[in-house]
Formats: sequence, structure tokens, C-alpha cells
Amino acid sequence: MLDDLKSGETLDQACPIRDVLDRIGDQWSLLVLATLAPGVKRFSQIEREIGDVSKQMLSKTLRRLEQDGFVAREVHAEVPPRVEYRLTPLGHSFLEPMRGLIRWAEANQGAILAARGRAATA
Amino acid sequence: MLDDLKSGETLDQACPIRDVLDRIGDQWSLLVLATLAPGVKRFSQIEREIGDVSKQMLSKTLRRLEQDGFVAREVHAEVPPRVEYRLTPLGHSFLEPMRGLIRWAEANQGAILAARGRAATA
DNA sequence: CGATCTGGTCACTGTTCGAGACCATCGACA
DNA sequence: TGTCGATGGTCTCGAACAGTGACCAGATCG
Repeated sequence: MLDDLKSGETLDQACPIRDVLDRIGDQWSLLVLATLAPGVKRFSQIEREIGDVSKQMLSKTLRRLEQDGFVAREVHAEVPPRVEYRLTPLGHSFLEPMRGLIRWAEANQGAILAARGRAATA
Repeated sequence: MLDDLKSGETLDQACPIRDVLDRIGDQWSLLVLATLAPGVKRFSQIEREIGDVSKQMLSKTLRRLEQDGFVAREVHAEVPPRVEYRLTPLGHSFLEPMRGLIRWAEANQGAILAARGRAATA
């Protein structure tokens, strides 16, 4: 799409990247997916690992990821209740291209920080 | 990082991916970068191409992308004023890994839509 | 003498987000 | 018997944030 975009075209809502990125581009979705990458985890385990996510947002994020087919939710009828989350094949396949982005982020963080610093003093 | 994350570790703020994605993961940044991919564009041209971005958000987004070194801003002292935006080398290099993600989005949009439909009827 | 075009900014409003209280249920403990 | 803690959430409240539309300056066109 990036290459196909000519001057004058509009980037309307039919654009799939837009739909997908609106979902996973929020503050928490990607973090949750990354947390689930190594395997099955429970709600409070994810909460602890991310650290500064509120229960509300974690709950909402997980529900949306489940609806979009990225994660699967399994409830065990025990007391206290146990709920397990795991990535679906779709979720795993999504992490593939994400790794490229993550590598870029690690490699270029310095450049961004430098630009930011330059902008601050300018 | 995804592979390095073991159970029990926390995903704190030092994580570079987190910093980077908080910036480009918002509603508009990526769209602006994509719009600028083919070459230099003016403010209102970007506005028109994206279609449903408000001037305020576009202004804010461009300023942040500029601060982070993704785009360069050039003001021509004319009347009416002309302001041009272009990707920096950093901006272009960022689009590299993004293309992988975009391809994934295009390839898997159907699966997501299907999952979403299944969730809605369930 | 207006209208218009550009790149913004400002005030107002509606949506969203985080913090923290609250809930139901069971076992452990005193 | 009483109550305390753990789990996976939901509810409410105030704060922060995003979108809408008005406004601005300065020159040129009719």
C-alpha cells in the first residue's frame, strides 16, 4: 500500500492496515501479545508482568484480542476461578512481522532519543 | 524481546519497543508516514489524503514526528504560506519493517473479520 | 471592497482512561 | 463461628484526551 499510494489518492477506511492498526496499535494490545508469546498465562500473571496496566484496560484489551481472534480464553470452573489466555495461530503469525518492527525499534531508539533531545534544546 | 521474555519478568518502561510504539501506534502517525512515503507533501495535501483527520491532530502528529526525527518540516516564507513535509532517512528506514506488517494486515484481514463476525453472533 | 487561500491555534464538548472500591465463592486459620 | 485472603472481573468517578468548528494574518483576485 505504501508503494501504491499516489498523490491525490485518499487513505479511506477500507484500508485494511488502518483497521488492523487501530486494534493492535493501542497502548496495551501489543504488550499483551508480547507477554503471551512464550505461552499460556493467567489474568493476574499478565497484569503483574506488564506492571502498569489497569485491570479495566487489561480486561478490555483481552476481550478485544479474543474477539479479533488473536488470543483464546479458557475458563476453569474452580474456586478461586482460573482463567487462561493463550495466543491463537493467528496471534502467533502476527508476531512474525512484529519482530521486524521490534528489531528496528531496538536499533533506532538511540536516533529517536537524539532527535528528541535536539528538538528539546532547539 | 518477544523471545527473551520469560515468565515472571516485567515489561517495564525501559523497553524500547514500548517507547517507539507509543509514538507511532496512535491513530494518525502511521497514516501520516504512509502518506509521506511517495515524497514531499504540504499540510493540506496530507489532510486531504487522509481524509478524516482533524487539523489539530494532524498538526500535533506532524510536530511529534518532527521531534522524533521521522519527518522534516520546511517553511517557505510566501503568501499564502507554504509548508512542506518530507520523510527523513530515519522515517524511510522505519517504513521498511512496517511493510511486513502491512502485508500481514492485508493477508489476514479476512481472518480477523471472520473472527469478529463469529464473536458477534456467539 | 470583499472573498479566498494557507497553515495553524483556541475554546468547547464528548469520549476515553486510570485508580480504586466492590463482588461472589471457597479454603485456611483462629 | 468469624473473617481473611485469593481470583477475575465490573462499576463509578474525576482527569486527560480527541474531534469540531470558529478564528487569524497577509496577500492576491475579481
